[in-house]
Amino acid sequence: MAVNRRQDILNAATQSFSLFGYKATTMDQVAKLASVGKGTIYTFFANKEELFNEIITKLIADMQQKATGVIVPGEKFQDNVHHALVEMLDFRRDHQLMIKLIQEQRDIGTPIVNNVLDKVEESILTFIRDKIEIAIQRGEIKKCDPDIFAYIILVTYISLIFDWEKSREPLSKEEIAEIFQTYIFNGLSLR
Amino acid sequence: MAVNRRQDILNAATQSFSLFGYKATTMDQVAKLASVGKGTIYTFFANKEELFNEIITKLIADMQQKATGVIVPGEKFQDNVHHALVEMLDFRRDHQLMIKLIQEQRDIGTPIVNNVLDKVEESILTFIRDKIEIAIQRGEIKKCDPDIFAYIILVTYISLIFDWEKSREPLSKEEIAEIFQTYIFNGLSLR
DNA sequence: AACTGACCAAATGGCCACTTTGGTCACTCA
DNA sequence: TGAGTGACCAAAGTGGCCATTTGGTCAGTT
Repeated sequence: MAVNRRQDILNAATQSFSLFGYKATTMDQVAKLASVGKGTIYTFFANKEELFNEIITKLIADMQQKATGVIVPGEKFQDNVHHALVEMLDFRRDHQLMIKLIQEQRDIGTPIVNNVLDKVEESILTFIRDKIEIAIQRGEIKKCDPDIFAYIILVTYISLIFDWEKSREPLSKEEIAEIFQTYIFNGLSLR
Repeated sequence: MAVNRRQDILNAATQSFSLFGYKATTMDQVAKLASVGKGTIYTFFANKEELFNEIITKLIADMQQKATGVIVPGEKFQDNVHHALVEMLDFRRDHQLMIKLIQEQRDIGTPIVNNVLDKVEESILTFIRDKIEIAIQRGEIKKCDPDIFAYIILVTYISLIFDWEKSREPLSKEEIAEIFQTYIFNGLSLR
């Protein structure tokens, strides 16, 4: 033991954040879980927020990787974006830490958690924007403002996946893909 | 005086709700403003919530009327929907009572206020859905699910008008109309 | 030199007396 | 005599106080 204390701390913190959220995780708790004196944490991380940020950076990287993993180079832009978005939103919905943070944002509104979730959204937007830019360059879709288009795509996906079902029958992934094809992509495809 | 006590009460309550919100308006307050004994309110309205509901029903009717007012029978479906939506969202943004209620939902989350704002959203959705159904019947746009399409339109408008500018340059009404034309309606128009 | 945990100021949470509020109803008086 | 009233009530909400907890430090140990 005692070789990778830094990683031990990260693991312990991830576990605790996932289980209790940001606010309800105490540095004592993390220290105990990592079998480390509390002071040791502060030799690796300036404060609780930085420890948290490092974990989130890793989480975003994981998410991006998963999304990249379902991109098939030859396939249609629409299908690739759909798969990547479903992958990222599934991640957001199923990942234990993510779930806790979204709960915490809703119930308490911890500012640091808000920031972090904004960062996650921003990273999804960037991902889609890149795909849009590539698709435009390749002539797969009409020229358009990638920022706005990425924003519209994300907002629509989120509302269809998370908000629609608050008062209606949930939609399957296939239905969502079809809806998207019909309502949005049609207008941008070259024919 | 003393001929239209019911209306006096409604006026007083509207004034107070607009000024202080639902929670911070007391029945004593309303009674005093209406120059009426508190008990009298309860001969016309079962309770505070019903008094509130009656006011909101009126407000929704006003909003619908404004929206209907900008509909020009001969004009294109897209333009009519755009004008009606901008009208309703402007109403939502500028109407004193509406402003207070949205604030209250955000800051306190009074359940009754949440319900009422859901009702407002529902009424906007119904309005758009009707226009879509008519447009389909007339062959102005492709066949599609009016519920889903209305939902997508509303969500996109709201996010472009209210959320987009939280971290970016706000968009003008003309820009929004154009964005909508480009990204969404294009796919549904017959050609 | 790496690590620890007792220690500290500041923030938080629990408790409880006190106030406010929606709603009632015995009474007034036109 | 019935429409109108406002003192009254239970219940919910508020505020202030004090004990506890928490992020962060640092003198001391290994």
